[in-house]
Amino acid sequence: MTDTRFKSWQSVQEEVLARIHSRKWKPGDFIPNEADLAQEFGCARATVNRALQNLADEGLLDRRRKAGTRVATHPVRKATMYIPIIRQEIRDRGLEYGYELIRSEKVMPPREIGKSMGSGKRIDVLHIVCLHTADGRPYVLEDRWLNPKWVSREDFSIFSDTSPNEWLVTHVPFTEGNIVFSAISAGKTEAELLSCKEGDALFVIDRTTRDKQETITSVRLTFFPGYRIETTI
Amino acid sequence: MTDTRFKSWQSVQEEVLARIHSRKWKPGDFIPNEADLAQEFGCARATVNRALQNLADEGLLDRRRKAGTRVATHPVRKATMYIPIIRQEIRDRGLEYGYELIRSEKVMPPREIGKSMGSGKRIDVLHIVCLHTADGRPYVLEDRWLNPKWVSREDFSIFSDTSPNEWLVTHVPFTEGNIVFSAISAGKTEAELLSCKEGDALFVIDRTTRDKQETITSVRLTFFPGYRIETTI
DNA sequence: TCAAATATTATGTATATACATATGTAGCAC
DNA sequence: GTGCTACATATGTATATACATAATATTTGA
Repeated sequence: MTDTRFKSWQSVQEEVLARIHSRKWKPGDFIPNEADLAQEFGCARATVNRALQNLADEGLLDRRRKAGTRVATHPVRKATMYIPIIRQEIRDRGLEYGYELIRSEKVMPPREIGKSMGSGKRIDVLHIVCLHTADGRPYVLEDRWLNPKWVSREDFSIFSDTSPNEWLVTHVPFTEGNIVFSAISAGKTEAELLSCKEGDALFVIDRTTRDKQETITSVRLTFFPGYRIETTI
Repeated sequence: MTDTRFKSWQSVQEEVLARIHSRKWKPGDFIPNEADLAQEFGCARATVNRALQNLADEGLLDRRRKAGTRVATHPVRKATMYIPIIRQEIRDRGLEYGYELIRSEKVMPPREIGKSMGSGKRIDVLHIVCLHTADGRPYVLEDRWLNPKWVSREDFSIFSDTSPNEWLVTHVPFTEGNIVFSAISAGKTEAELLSCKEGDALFVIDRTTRDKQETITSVRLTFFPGYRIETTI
């Protein structure tokens, strides 16, 4: 088999994938080691390494030093979701993007949000509620809390015509954060702002951005009924 | 700065991240090219390349040949979600996993599902409805359609005590697929099976697994009210 | 002036080599 | 058999070198 030549790590990856799909290598099976594969494919071990490491990253292979490489038994564990940049997502659908500021205030936040923003004690926090529309119809409701340490009062005023998200990405450093997907039932407020019925099921993304434990911003995006987020694996 | 030595691609990556966080390199900025960074860090270009490529994979850098590397303006575009392996997820929460087969039949599927399974014409398809429970309480409702080309009648019978998912991952090859997250309002059936109220908002994962255009299996997972799926970025 | 051809350049990748690191296995002592 | 140690081995990574590729920049030619 040494005659079959694989010149790139991509082609090696394809061949490995093909063998998994054809069940020549079944879930749970050990596959040959890198050195052997390199010889079989007629390429350097580094090339095989790149291919296998990439497949392992994607969750299709399990690799351990000394033990070897095996086909993952639960291959569909990871899914990379592309969190929408709202303006762009709406434009991509061929609709006209609109932005509407609904509320902008500096108030005492809910306990859990305040806790991670002040240095222990609760302080007033910038609060923005705005609506993104597609062809004039409500698309997503953005409810955001901003740590005043990161956003000054004068900056705050610009949100009358700029989405806080767009401003943030270019003005605030980022470190870690987390994202939560869930479903909620539309309350009175959501129903009114999103022009839907009370009790409608709404898809929600909660995102928190932190810089060393301290929350920079916390946002809830509540989408119109029927919204779905998709990915291909 | 050549004296500061970075021995591993991870340490290079950390340093690059630090510079992004500290806003030394701001979103949209070009960063020095690999060769220069390699010299500054006192390592090989390949090492820098590995670090930068990894950051680009994660969406923090934008790279283009000849043009160079710049800090991404919209860093939080990707989120890798770990699709739960139900049995495991329940166990991880310290609860006891339970499985209950609710329905198992061979019937004409809904139009869109049937279309991608038969070779053009609509055929009978295996249909399974089952419930996964945590400490006896409904956790997720699994509604699955299986292409009979991949699952024979005798295999079918095993689902009385084995989740189709567990069986599938070790017996069926996989190629591509897609995953959709959405929210639905509990209908009469869901309310009954998940022991919740009609109209409750439920988080839903729809997953389709294909082998070259042809659908192998299509599943809808409907979770108990309040379920959330989280990831850290 | 503008478009086509060409040069330049940053990233992308392949290679051989060397060594690091984790970890399974075997051998040993008790 | 149990537990410790030493060893073997597969993956992980760093390096220098070389060339590929894509895309910008520059020069050339009409």
